[in-house]
Amino acid sequence: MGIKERKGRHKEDLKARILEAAKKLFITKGYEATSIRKIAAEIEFSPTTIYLYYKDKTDIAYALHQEGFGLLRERFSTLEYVDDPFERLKAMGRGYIQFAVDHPDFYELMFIMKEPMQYLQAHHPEEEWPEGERVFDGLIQTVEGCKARGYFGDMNAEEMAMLSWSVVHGLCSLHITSHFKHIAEKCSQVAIAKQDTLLENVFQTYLQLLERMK
Amino acid sequence: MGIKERKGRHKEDLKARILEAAKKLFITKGYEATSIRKIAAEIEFSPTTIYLYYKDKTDIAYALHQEGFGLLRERFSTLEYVDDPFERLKAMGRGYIQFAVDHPDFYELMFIMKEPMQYLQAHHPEEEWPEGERVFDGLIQTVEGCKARGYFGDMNAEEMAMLSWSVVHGLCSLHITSHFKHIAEKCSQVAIAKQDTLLENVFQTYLQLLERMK
DNA sequence: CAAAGGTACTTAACACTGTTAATCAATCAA
DNA sequence: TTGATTGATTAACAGTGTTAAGTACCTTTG
Repeated sequence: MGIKERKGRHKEDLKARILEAAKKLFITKGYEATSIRKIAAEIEFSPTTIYLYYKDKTDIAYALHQEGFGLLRERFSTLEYVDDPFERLKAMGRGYIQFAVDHPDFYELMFIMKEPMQYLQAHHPEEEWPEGERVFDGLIQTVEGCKARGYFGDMNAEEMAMLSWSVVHGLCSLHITSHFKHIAEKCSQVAIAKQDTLLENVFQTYLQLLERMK
Repeated sequence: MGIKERKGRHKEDLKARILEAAKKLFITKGYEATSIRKIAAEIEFSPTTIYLYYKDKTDIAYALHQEGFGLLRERFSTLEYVDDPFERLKAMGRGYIQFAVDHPDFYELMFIMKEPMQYLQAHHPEEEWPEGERVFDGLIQTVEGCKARGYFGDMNAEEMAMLSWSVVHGLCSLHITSHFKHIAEKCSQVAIAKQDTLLENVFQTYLQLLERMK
């Protein structure tokens, strides 16, 4: 049955090419400008062909969302070799923030937009967002490592992990939606540094709180 | 010149009616389903009439965004009578979270979506987001009140305010986009409480960090 | 070999969207 | 009574996601 395999591979091929075209448009022009028709034009197929490989647009959004998590895990992968859990926690936070700054479009798709999660809920209700869980599990383990070394007292590790995620996500989210920009300009006196280092500064403020929990 | 006044009032009247119709659709059906044509149908006018009163759709989005800030300030207004600044800070956080839970659509328009800020940047570059500044100024003052009473040591008040905002916004944002829901189900063992109190619990974890800074 | 069936893809169409140009009717000032 | 201004409308453009129907082509079967 070699033919079936070839066909299957060909099918996968086109599916991959669709995603590649979608990613290209998405990165260069943003999500808004990434329409089904433009993706189809990019690979020189009819728009309706897309629907033979992806259920709807949210399906493509979720696929791109997964691509983004691939990039994020890549950044985090090397951090597994950092022995000191608190150092690792700090590095994870900085890596997360840097990822959001480097790939704002991906970040939006992964953590701000509703589409991908809507797809997940609508078409795979049994699966529990494997991409997110995988990264978050790493965070929990790191927090538990910190606790084992005497940090954070008797605090709940999962809640501590959620708090840390909320801090960096809040920072990245307000940065990307340009909410920070509009209030930073006003109140930036001598104390607050430039826009560039604002995220890092506020994150350090958080780290100072954590360090006093040792 | 009584006629001109009447005309002006009439103009304001229709502008207000458009916004009211937009708000009604927005609250009941969400932002996606709130189209120019549906707003027009609601007030029984032609779709193009909208453009005589609002520049484009982001203009309407910003007007709704302002409405939302009116609601938020309403919640915060009574807190000005709380003398103890740390108690006020805690109450502001809880009020902010409760606002996001009660009015998720408004919250999205105010702090998650890009449209309103885009409108601000495009059509009023000189103004620096007065709604946001007004609320944020209140937060800074509260943090400075805390510092005056010996909290937060020598930490920068503005950065501390930004951190606090990031924490609650991160929580609310991840809650509304249903990111939290998908990871909470998995990891919720005995320790982590129900979905309902998750935001409050993580916020309390943050407060515990703050309290140790006294 | 020819008929039948399935696969991969396309064309045409539906029901929308935001937005603009041109137009019409009514009211105002000269 | 003209003429200009104002307020609202119709028609249209250029796009969107999505579905139903149709067309080639290739494989399998009689």
